[in-house]
Amino acid sequence: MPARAAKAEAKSEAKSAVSGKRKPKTEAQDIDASAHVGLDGLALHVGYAVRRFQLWIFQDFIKTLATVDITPTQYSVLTVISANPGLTQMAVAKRLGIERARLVHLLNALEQRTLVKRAASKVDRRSHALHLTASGEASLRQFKLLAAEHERHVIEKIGKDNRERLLEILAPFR
Amino acid sequence: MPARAAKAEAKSEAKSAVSGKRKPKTEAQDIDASAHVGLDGLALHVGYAVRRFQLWIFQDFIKTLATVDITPTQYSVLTVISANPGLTQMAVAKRLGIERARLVHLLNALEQRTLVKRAASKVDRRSHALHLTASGEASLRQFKLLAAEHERHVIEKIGKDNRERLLEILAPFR
DNA sequence: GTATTATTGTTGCATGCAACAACAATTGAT
DNA sequence: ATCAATTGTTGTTGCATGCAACAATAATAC
Repeated sequence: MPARAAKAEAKSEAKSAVSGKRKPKTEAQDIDASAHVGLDGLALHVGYAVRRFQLWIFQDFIKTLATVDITPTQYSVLTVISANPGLTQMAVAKRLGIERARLVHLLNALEQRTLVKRAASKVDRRSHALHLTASGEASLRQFKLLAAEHERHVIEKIGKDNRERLLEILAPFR
Repeated sequence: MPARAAKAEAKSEAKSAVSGKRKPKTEAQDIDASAHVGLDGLALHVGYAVRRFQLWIFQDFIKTLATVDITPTQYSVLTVISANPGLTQMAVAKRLGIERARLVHLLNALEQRTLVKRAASKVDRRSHALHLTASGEASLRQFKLLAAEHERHVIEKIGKDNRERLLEILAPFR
């Protein structure tokens, strides 16, 4: 609970880059949140823009699918299993770039909700063949409707053609 | 290299979305990692592509700036402070979309490395006016060189004009 | 066939980040 | 003077990642 020391002292008079007017009432010399804060070189970094965009898009996805309690990662796992029944855990992990260990927990949760079933593989007794249950398939159909709604939010935000350009540009990373 | 048992059999022929041929040699029925695994609807979701891209770009950034031990988040904080000396913690947090609490740890680390200094604000004794130290400014100049190198990696990966289109499309999120 | 090596799924741990709530100090308004 | 709002701090929790180990099983070498 130390707040700060009060050794206030005439510092070197912050020569802030942002210009002129701050808050009208207080002639503050520190830059507060309502002031215009420049990004400098940051604005030229793809990584920064992508991070902000990804944050926004994940939040919207989670919000849009909140009623069914499905995260983007869970959705990707369900989709891939449904499209490729009998998939191995390793195969899912590699395809989606998820760690084996992490996938274990994800599948545990999905299996408890009886969306996914781990079946004994006929060809390799080490591995599990993954399938969606009947209710899993049914649920996924509903999830996809909501995911499509989320995708419409994306269109509203960046525009139809920008979205398509984005998909093209990022295709190598899928 | 997995390669697995060879008890070929025309089983129920998993009617996977991916068509016909699996591995040439083994007619396995589970789908292993070397098989072609379809993404189904996932390929049409911007969020998925963005997540994969963001993963790649952050890894490259971290690797490229490994010698100076600076993460993307730290870099963004340093850049913004340098461009707007005297910024408040709240202002930085809001501008970069970082939580106040999270920023505390970030600044602690940066202050211990004597890159950043928390000075007492003259106008509001609750807040800190943030500045880079002299060595902080010098270090940042070096970081920017490395960050530019990282950005060249991005260009190599997606192409010069794609990168520029990306920056345009994602501009609203900066 | 037996011994060795590799892979799969699992568990545990250590780290780091993000979201939340609680709190003290301070400020501005009434 | 009082009171609500703001700022920075702390602590907690949950989640994701990475790493290292392990048992069971499979592939390969001998």
